[in-house]
Amino acid sequence: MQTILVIDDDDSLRDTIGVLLEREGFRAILAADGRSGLDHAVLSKPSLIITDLRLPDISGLEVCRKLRSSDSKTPIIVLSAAGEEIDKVLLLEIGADDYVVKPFGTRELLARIRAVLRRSPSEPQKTISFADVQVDLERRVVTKKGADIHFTPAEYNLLTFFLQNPDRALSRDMILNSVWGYESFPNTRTVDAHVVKLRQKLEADPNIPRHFITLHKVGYRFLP
Amino acid sequence: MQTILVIDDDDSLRDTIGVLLEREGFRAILAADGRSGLDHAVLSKPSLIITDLRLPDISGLEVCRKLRSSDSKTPIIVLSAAGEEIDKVLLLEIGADDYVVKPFGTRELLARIRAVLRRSPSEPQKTISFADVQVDLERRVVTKKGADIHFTPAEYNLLTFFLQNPDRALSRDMILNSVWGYESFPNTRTVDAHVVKLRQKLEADPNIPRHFITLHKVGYRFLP
DNA sequence: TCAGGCTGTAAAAGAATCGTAAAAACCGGC
DNA sequence: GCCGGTTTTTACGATTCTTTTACAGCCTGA
Repeated sequence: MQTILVIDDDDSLRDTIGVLLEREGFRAILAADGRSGLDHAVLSKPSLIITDLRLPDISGLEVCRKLRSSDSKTPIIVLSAAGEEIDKVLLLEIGADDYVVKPFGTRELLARIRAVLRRSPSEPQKTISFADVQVDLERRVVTKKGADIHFTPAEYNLLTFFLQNPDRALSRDMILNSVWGYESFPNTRTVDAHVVKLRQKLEADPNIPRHFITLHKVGYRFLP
Repeated sequence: MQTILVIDDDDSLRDTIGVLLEREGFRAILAADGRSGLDHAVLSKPSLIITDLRLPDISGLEVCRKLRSSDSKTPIIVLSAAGEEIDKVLLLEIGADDYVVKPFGTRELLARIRAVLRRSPSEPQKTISFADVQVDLERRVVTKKGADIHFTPAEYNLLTFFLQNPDRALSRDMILNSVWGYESFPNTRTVDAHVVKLRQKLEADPNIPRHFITLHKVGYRFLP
């Protein structure tokens, strides 16, 4: 099922679009302002974002720009009020894929949505991300705030294992078996040593880990 | 994959079109002025050239003229600012295939691109290139800075495999299966030996490879 | 609170992989 | 069978990665 994020401060319009989308088989996530919209965009990885141009905090254009700085693919449809000047070049520059002028009919909006989604076929997941970190599985590259960070194979494998098992209590033995395999038998401290590396490379403050959490006497848990 | 060359001195517009094109599955090559645009046109053999009319060094018209004097086929789309006088006859004479007036929307530009490419049926890709290297798939010839370089069959096959899978983590097994086939079983060091050859022949400094990157304990990655 | 085990961490020791040239094996044509 | 060119294997130093170790600090339960 495809997820669509709707950012609009007009409560009734937002809810209406939400209902419409769910009726059409999409999962709708609704946000009333740019900031929470961006948060949802990062967390929920929608297949499409629909945003109003005029938002209470930061403008729709700014939302697009911020999005594009971290993720260049998710298609965006911009909504604009009838009288509003639309700078098409600006829209192009920030990477909007289409725009719809209010008021619009549900059929029109749906048609635009389908057209945009058709153009950017949802590929099998090739990247995983959390916070400001992105892991490109195909290129085997990890970026934080857009900057490449080098990971050794063991670190990389451990990282992807955590990413694929978020929010679960993972014992050291479980981790060793899954990441190192059944054939090798390093002692469990090896896991700790590598978790340290992950924290150093990815945590804002490695002394106060917020993503790679220690479970005393158990193991670790990864929180996105 | 089709390559499109974009020549425009407006950095943000150029980059934006680049991102747009890549999102749509094209390979984008960007140039900020006419001279480097012409260079890229010759080196990279794009399927389409999009050029601004007003460029810092030589005008877009001049770019078209020069292009047409050596190569009569590559379609050209000309961009022009809103106020600019456009001599349509001149454009036609010079051999531009279409023109788009700024500001324009992504849909419009893409539609024009697709229309032009449809009209000039893109032959199956006959050359691939990166940096100062060109590979003529039809003649099975590799040139660097215009000079022929001899490649043995195995080297050539490995090279084209890399070229067709740019920017991906490729394990030695994957490479062996794709390039050598499932029937032969050379040991994986064979791949390394051949990568060395590619580096010696193609890298500016084989000691500091910039295109054929080692992924320790994994394999290699080719960066154009 | 305190002891004893648990974890964080840097640094040393150990292991594996890679780059590379050179040797060996292979192969088709003469 | 010999020859030139090509491919594959081998060997070894250089490099990089992994694991262990050691010690300090932390947590927990008695």
